Amino acid sequence: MRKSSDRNLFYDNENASQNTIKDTDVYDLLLKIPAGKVSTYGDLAKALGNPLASRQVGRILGRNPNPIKVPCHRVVMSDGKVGGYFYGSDRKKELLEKEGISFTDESVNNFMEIRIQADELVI
DNA sequence: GCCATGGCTAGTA
DNA sequence: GCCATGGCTAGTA
Repeated sequence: MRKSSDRNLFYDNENASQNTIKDTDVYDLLLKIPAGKVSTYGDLAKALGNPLASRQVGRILGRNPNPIKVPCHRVVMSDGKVGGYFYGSDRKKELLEKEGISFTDESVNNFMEIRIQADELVI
């Protein structure tokens, strides 16, 4: 649905905003992030053709189907902060640290180096 | 309305 | 910190 604030968009692609994101697409993409790397909610959204839908991606990960098979913990915020996790962000950090990622405070170290961006995720 | 986000702006140090 | 985004969900009628 188009809103009055849409005039603020940089791009004006009629198709972009009617592309709803499917849970299964998100989970498929997650499998492309190897241990030791991270991606962001926005990158996933962008890779799925809906760059503004980062928040939906978060919600989809939130009602996590299968925390064991699906590496939700490898998705962080666009500024390198940990972001949310069903079992709490401390648990999320632990999992990432186990994969070789370190933090200062709530932020991933060497974010630029280990981040997988949207174009690397596109199928 | 809510939300596991994002990005921009003001304004501090 | 503020506000825009977009789709889902709870819960009313």
